Amino acid sequence: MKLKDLSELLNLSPTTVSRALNGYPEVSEATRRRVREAAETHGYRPNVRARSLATGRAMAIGHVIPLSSKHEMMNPVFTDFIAGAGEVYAAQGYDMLLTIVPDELQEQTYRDLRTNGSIDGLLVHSPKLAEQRIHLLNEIGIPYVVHGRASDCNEPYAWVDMNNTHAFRRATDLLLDLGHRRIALVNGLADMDFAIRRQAGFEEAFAARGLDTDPALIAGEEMTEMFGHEAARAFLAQPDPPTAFLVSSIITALGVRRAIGETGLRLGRDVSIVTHDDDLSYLQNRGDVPMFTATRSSVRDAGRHAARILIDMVENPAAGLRQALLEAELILGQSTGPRLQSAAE
Amino acid sequence: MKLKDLSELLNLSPTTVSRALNGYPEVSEATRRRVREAAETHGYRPNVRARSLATGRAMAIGHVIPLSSKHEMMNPVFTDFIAGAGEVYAAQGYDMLLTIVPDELQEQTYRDLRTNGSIDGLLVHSPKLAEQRIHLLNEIGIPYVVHGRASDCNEPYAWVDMNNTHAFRRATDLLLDLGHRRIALVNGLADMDFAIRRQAGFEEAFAARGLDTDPALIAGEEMTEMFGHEAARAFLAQPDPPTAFLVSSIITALGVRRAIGETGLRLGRDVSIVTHDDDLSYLQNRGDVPMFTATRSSVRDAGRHAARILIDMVENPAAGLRQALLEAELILGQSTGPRLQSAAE
DNA sequence: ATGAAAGCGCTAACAG
DNA sequence: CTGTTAGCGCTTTCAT
Repeated sequence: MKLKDLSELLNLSPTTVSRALNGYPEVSEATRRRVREAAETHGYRPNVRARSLATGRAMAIGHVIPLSSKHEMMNPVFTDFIAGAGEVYAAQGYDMLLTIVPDELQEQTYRDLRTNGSIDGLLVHSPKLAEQRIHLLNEIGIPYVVHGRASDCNEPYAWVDMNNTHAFRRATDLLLDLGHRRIALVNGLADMDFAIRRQAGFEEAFAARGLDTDPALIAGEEMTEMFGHEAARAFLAQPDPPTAFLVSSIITALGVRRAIGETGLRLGRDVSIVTHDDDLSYLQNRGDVPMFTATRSSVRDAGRHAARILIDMVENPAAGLRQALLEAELILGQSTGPRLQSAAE
Repeated sequence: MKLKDLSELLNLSPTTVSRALNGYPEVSEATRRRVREAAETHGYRPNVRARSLATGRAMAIGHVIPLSSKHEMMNPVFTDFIAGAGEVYAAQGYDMLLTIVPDELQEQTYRDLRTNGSIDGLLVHSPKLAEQRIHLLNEIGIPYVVHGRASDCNEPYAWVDMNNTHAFRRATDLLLDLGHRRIALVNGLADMDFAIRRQAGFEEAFAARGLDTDPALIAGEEMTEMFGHEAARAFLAQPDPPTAFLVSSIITALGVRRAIGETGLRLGRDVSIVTHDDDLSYLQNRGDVPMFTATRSSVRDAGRHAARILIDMVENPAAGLRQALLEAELILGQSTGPRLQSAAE
């Protein structure tokens, strides 16, 4: 069932049917209803490809996942973020195009997606500290939102991120308040932006009390269980082992817990863990002027927000960056709860 | 840069350029080379939408994720599977369309994707035991592959799955061999196909030794950390607590470990855990006759295989189901290693 | 071996 | 308010 069929069925021109279905005002309400009903009963679905060829809009948003290393993707945050975004896309009639790209093909991929005509906008995941992609995307001139940030970048860009620094500042404060002094930081890869911010928060907390962090208690790697295990084992084998762990990912935390178990130490008594993962606030930004904050929203919410911002940018290209940046208050203490109890002991 | 521009640049007709670029034999090698070079230097990319409108093929595969519950998506397996599939799609020139659908919109979504013209094939995730989707898809007549299985279904369908039953049979045997008798099973949701198969394997192992499983030591829920924590706490509080846990997911295992820690028990000494997740063999099936086995392949491999099978089905509709089913030998002992060490202790 | 022309299904001027 | 006429960028007969 295509537009033409439907129009013949109704003794109308394809144009009128199209207009009726797409809510153009110049159609009489009577015909509109007639058309709508016919479309409904015959299960007419417009062909997206044809439509986007005609309109020049793809009605699709691309999500690009860089595949530098195998385990990156296991990041549970990524998948919830996508779920939230997907929800919004579905509601707004957009498709979600997922592209997995090895690092070396990044540039080509972005360019292609654009000239291809397969997407209207882009969501960029896993930014590194030194992020070349932002410059590239600005040059290409395609609307995009970054999930995370690229601190080194001085060009303006839209992002949605959690307050990593603040979160880890608070988490570290928590452990310091509990009397811990030997705190190990089990972090993500050192060139990832979020990892750098988290470490900054960690160090900030120490510095604020005139204390020093011990570089021998800081590790950063791809956040696998294995890494958590090895890092924790190594830390615990040191002459002056940590009494607490601050861990960047739930997956890594699993390894840390295993290591603690193997040592015969009792979790929550001999040693504490604070796991950070998705239970932190997300912030939104489109530039410099306050737009809104989303405290206590989940990663999924962040995905929703990012999608909405992006669609807005796509549909109102004139507006450009709406210029908004605001750091949310982070309430770590109101975190998922159970995850923190072992530390609160 | 579009086809017409390129053709004018070369003093050729769009037709010839198209043929040259798409490898049609009737083009002279000389012009083909000339065209290829020009396309290369001018960075010409064919417009996918226009092409698929002309050819009737979408050059896209849809992945549909049912969103019955919030945490489902956190399944790390899903994301690695998608990464593998995405790799193959990219190599074969296919786009990957991700759709997140609430349960109640499933049917409509599948139908739409088809009549829409936005996809050529479908990958179905998270099958339940009683899976209505398979019947629907067979009726619609769109090529698809199921990630997982639907045991209740007696219609033929293509799937890629791990040998859940066998895996848990082996894992349980391992714990029984170590002398454990009070083994708790912390499983996924009871209506998920994989969870049912895993429990079957678990019970099989007990039955083979003339032992009974204790229903009071079996729990099945959405695989969150919280659930693992609560289930394990409850089990450990029983008069005759388990000495070992068999856990269906790495996330859930995190909660189980936390519970064990809180109890003051020492992991690997007082109590053991076997975590099952992605380190199991995957099988492929397209019907009834052996095709191949992939022992020890990762989830990512499974994604790759599924994608290849699907593309094959899409591109050779005549072939239909290639009729292949074979249970792979599962070698749990060769598993990722570290994850099993705490149990082997 | 190359080109002209028609058309994929839809939307968007431009009439009326 | 409705219809006519052109495309959108590509592929594909059918000629030559």
